Amino acid sequence: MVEDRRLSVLRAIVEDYVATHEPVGSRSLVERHALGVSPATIRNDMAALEDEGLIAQPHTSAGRVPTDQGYRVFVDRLSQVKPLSGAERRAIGSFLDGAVDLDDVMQRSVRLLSQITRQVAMIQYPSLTRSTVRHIELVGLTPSRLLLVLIADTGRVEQRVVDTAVAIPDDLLGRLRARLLERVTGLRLIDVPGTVSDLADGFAGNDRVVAESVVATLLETVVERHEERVMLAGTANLATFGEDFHGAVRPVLEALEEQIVLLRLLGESRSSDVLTVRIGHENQVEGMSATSVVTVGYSLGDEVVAQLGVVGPTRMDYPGTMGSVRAVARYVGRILTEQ
Amino acid sequence: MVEDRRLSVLRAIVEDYVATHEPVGSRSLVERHALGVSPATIRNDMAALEDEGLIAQPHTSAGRVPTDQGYRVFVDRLSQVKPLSGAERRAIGSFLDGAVDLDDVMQRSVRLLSQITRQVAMIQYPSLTRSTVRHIELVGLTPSRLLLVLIADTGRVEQRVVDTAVAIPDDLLGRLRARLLERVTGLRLIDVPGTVSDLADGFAGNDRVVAESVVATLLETVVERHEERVMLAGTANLATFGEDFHGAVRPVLEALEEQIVLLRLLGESRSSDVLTVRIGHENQVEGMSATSVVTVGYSLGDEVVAQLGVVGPTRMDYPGTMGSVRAVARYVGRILTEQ
DNA sequence: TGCTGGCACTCCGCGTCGACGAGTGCCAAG
DNA sequence: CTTGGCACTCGTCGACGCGGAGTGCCAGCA
Repeated sequence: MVEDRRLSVLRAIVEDYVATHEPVGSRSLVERHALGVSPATIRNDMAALEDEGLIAQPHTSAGRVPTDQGYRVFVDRLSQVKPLSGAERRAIGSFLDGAVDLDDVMQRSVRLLSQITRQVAMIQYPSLTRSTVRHIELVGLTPSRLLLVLIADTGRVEQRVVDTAVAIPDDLLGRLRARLLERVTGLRLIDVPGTVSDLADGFAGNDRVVAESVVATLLETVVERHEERVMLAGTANLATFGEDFHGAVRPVLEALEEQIVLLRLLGESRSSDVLTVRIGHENQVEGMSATSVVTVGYSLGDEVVAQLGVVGPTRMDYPGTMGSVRAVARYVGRILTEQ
Repeated sequence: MVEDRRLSVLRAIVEDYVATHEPVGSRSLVERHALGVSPATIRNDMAALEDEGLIAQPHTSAGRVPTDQGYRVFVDRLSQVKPLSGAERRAIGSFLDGAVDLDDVMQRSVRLLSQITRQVAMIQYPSLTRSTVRHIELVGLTPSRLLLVLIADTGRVEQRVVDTAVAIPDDLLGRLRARLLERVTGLRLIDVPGTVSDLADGFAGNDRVVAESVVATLLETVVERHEERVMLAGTANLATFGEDFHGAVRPVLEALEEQIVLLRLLGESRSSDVLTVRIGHENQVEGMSATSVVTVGYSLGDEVVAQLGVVGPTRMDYPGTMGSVRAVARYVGRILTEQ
């Protein structure tokens, strides 16, 4: 009973603080929320919440501010994901329709997400390892160099230059392509290494040298490049909530320029389509201790192929952000699946 | 003679202001530079420079600050492009070597440029229209959809999904590809439209429908996508010199998220490899009146294929920046040409 | 004609001071 | 367990004053 009210107080503090960006005091709390008790009572509750580490005072005789832990409790127990309005839904649909290729889908989605959340949005390209090979193409460039193009069923296209040490016979490319296609078409990329590693065995002499180079590059493409690509949008929004983290926009911008960091932000909960919220220090990235990250997987068919999400200040509208992220993920999944 | 000294004073003001970020007064000027005259004389010169609109005072009884026009004169008449140090040269070389494909070259270059200039760097992908067709590939996706892949000699790869209204006969793709290749291989992209527009005439019935779709998409790819892609790096540096434009980082970040704006910043002086400096209001982009842009074309062989450059505060080290931009452009050209 | 030193003036930046207000913690009473 | 009252703490804000940097102007000098 008393316990319940305390949590209501915490919820009220989070909501007010998110709305006003100012430490919230006991008086204004009872004014804005129908708590049915006096400020003095609230003060007692606040003292208890502070003992539990859920809220804190910036300085004596200031109002209270939620801590990372406070937000955690809020997200886990006190809030519900806020569904989008009809208008927002329609906006998503019309914005995402008409994308011409995968790049376009990714770009539109991430822009859209940054616009509706007014935060920094990020989207990971569909994982290569989880998709299947649709086609492989070999194109001669110079006598001893060729281009390997790999097309996945997600629409993703990867290309790599192969530098063979020897001259490439005219008819070899066709034969090699045919052999490759025969073996890997329709195969999941994750299974490609085991299948093609001995492919060069079928060739001899110079042919074999070339085949080995091609196979090696193919393996590199599949393995190394892995889940590499992430697209960002809305970094301008950082400037807006820049005041929140005492003007320390720089480390955040720096972190966001590192693909590896982005992948860490997105990636930990890979392969699950559960909405994940990482608050403040919970994401172990230097310089981002004042930011929260909301991510969710999106699916092609019924398999999760990658993640998307947003980065914002810990002081963000969690229910709304979670709703937007989830909604966009569903739309992206639908569009990819249809395509 | 007197005129000469005035310009020296302007140069000194620009140099000091760039170094200190503070309005510079007559006294400190004579202390830091061997001008051979007294502060009072400098004051007269400063008054004259102010009348000419080359410098200004933030408020009465403050030092002077260069105006956009002042920087203009400095760049045009008072400064020399500063060559890089040996160490910097070597850094460029080792940083850019080992790039595996065009994306990689672009990314490494733009990162490098942002690091050595400590500003925001941008690089435009080699223009499609200026390059030639190396290969075209058609890959069936579903019965009525196919993927068109276009590979240019710059290493650039463009792909587009083609949705034909009708089922695609099995053997058609091969025939179509052969016909396309026969006509356009080695052709400059700018000449492709005139050459393939009647290609569908050679087909009949459903084949013709498919061929028309493919040709239409090819033309779109060549024409519409034009010079579309620009890559950015170093936006984190915006935060550092954010204080310069009174904390108005946001409009700059916003502008930089728009490809169209980037192309305008890079593009005006297209096709020339002359180093271009646009100062403050000279670049007609909203929100970027406190920034300067330094750009130069880079070449594949002996033809300029695209531009690269940096965006920074008007108060930047022009000679150094110009040197870095030019040096990176040369290296990029060399690498692309070798490849 | 141009350079120089001197001088009065302006104005920003900074530190101090005091009033004000918001908010707290504690206590005694209901 | 709740409540009103009360003393206390601090941060914010405007006023004030001072010092310093810089200017413009003027008269004298080469």
